[in-house]
Amino acid sequence: MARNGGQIADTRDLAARAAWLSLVGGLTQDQIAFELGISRQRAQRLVARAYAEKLVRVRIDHPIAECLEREQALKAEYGLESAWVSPSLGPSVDVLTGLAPFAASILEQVFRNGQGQVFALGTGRTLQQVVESISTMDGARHRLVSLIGNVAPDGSASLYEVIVRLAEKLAAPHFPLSIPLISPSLEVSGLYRSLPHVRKARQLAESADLAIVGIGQMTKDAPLFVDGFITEEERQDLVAAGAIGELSGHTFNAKGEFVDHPMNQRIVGVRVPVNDVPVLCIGAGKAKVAPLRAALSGGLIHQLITDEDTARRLLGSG
Amino acid sequence: MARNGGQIADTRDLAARAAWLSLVGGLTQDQIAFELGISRQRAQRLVARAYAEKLVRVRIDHPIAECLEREQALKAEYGLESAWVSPSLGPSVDVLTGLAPFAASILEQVFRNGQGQVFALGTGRTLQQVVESISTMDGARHRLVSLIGNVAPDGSASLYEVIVRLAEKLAAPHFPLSIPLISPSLEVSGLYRSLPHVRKARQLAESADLAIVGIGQMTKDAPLFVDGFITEEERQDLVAAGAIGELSGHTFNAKGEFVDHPMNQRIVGVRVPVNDVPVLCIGAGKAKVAPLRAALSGGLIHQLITDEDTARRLLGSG
DNA sequence: CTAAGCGCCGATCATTTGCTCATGTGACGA
DNA sequence: TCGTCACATGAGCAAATGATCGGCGCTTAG
Repeated sequence: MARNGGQIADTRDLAARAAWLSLVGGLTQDQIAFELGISRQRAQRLVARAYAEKLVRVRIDHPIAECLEREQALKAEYGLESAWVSPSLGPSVDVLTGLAPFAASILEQVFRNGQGQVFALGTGRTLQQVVESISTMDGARHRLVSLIGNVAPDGSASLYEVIVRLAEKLAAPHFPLSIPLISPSLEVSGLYRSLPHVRKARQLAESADLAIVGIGQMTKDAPLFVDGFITEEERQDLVAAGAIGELSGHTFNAKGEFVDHPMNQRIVGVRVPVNDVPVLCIGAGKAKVAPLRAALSGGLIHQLITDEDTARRLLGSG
Repeated sequence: MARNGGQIADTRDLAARAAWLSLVGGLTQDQIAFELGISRQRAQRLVARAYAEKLVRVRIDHPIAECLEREQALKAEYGLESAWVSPSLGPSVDVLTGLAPFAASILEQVFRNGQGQVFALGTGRTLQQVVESISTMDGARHRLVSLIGNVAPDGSASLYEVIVRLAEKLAAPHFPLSIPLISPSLEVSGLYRSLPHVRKARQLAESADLAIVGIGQMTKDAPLFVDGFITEEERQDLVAAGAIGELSGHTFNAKGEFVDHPMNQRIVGVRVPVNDVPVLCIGAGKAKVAPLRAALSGGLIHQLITDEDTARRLLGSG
């Protein structure tokens, strides 16, 4: 007999159940189909869906020696507080496929251990993916604050609503900055900064317990340009001024010094590092090597999550 | 080219890496083989080994409605503090296959949250498997104490060294009871109880923050009998006296009252429940239904981890 | 009421995976 | 030195899996 006792309402339930049978029970899809009283194809699709919807969390419970070595080397070479290196997945796969769940589990630890802290968040595709990989958990004792505006020049909210998604996952109070990332002029920038809620958010961010940011390159595929925050001319202008990378929009040169360019004054968000807030940067990939090296050299970041490949390059001709 | 940069020392490292590529990266075994510069078969074996050695932890991140309902029902019907119900895996699979990792993740939570507590532990195949499924984590602030002796009548230590394994995983100080589970006579039992380290362990156990136990049936396949702690005659004698189940060797009847039998006095360990120590019982399977129902009715246990099937039976003709 | 659109379903088939067996290799003891 | 034993390796094959395709029913717009 099929063991399906009564109809199961939700298909997500069914997917979770199929995944449980498959992964924990080690049943074949035929057996799962029989247990649940469905066809094999349906069982297959349910398991696939469980993966797609990230109902299934996998974790490898063994530190790989080579990665540990690179963590030590990174800490030593750049004077980092902490470094985490995930195994690389090879060139055929997007770096974030591996980095995101890896970083997510580290952040989960951070959120779990902290006793009511303030986390200041950047944005970007990397952070977006990382946050997506974080499990829902109780983090209501923490507070989340944006480091940076999220409104694009066209007035739309940015694609990467990192802080909101994370706040959902943690059920934590959050303080987003619904203002432009880059304001049209210095005066407008000052105006924004004088708004009460902006001032409050900035104060909170400036006294956070940890800032969590991605990092951007300034080459042709610069996130700032691709997402429309700056024009190609502006990008070239910044590069001409020495810009090699950016943290939350603030561009810096190869020595890790923020470039002296009006663009950097027009950013409404908080520039890190600020005060004594430690900066945790998540980033990997060939394009991020140069910006990371610069930021590391300049002491702009204090903790790093990256992958093996990137770590190798950072250590290579250092 | 194969991307294997230099020989990787340990095969466990390699296994973890292969599992990472397979699960996180979604690579096929052929691709993994290529990445690591090994044959497809070797890649396959590495992934399999990673599973076998429990390097891979999977978790289903979705509460299944039906299980939640049964948890509520169990709490209501038996006045439990907490109940957790894992999805069943069907009759073809050992119940512990599903129950052990499920219970393990709950216990991990308990150990993670507690701020330096004392946990009193029973033994048995169930707890053994559960502990085996727990990840290594920092639990050095906790203390672990045995509820029960672990020496079999033939003088060998029991197969199920639950407390030692758990202490390894948590790096926690532990107080095992290296004494017989059941002593030959009342006098000897008293003698054992008077030993200083036994007294200390018993005191610790009696003031623990949580007792974690399995449950045994008294039918022909009774763990106590199968593992050689009692003879078949003794078992029958206990059954004749009404025994239907046991917690850490202490037998009780269908009402959940400890039976009045000399055997129960000869046990050197601590009988739970004791003082106000809450008792968390882990058990599932057809054979455990009757003992569980009795223990629940008699208020011997206050928290329960079981599976859907068992929950259904416990609620069925209650 | 009809018909187009959409999504779910099952069948079929190529790919991937895991098992078995035969062979190779290195360690240990006679 | 040789035998043998345990264990790792690779080849081949059967089973399991996942993708594609046509069909069916439901919804919705005309």
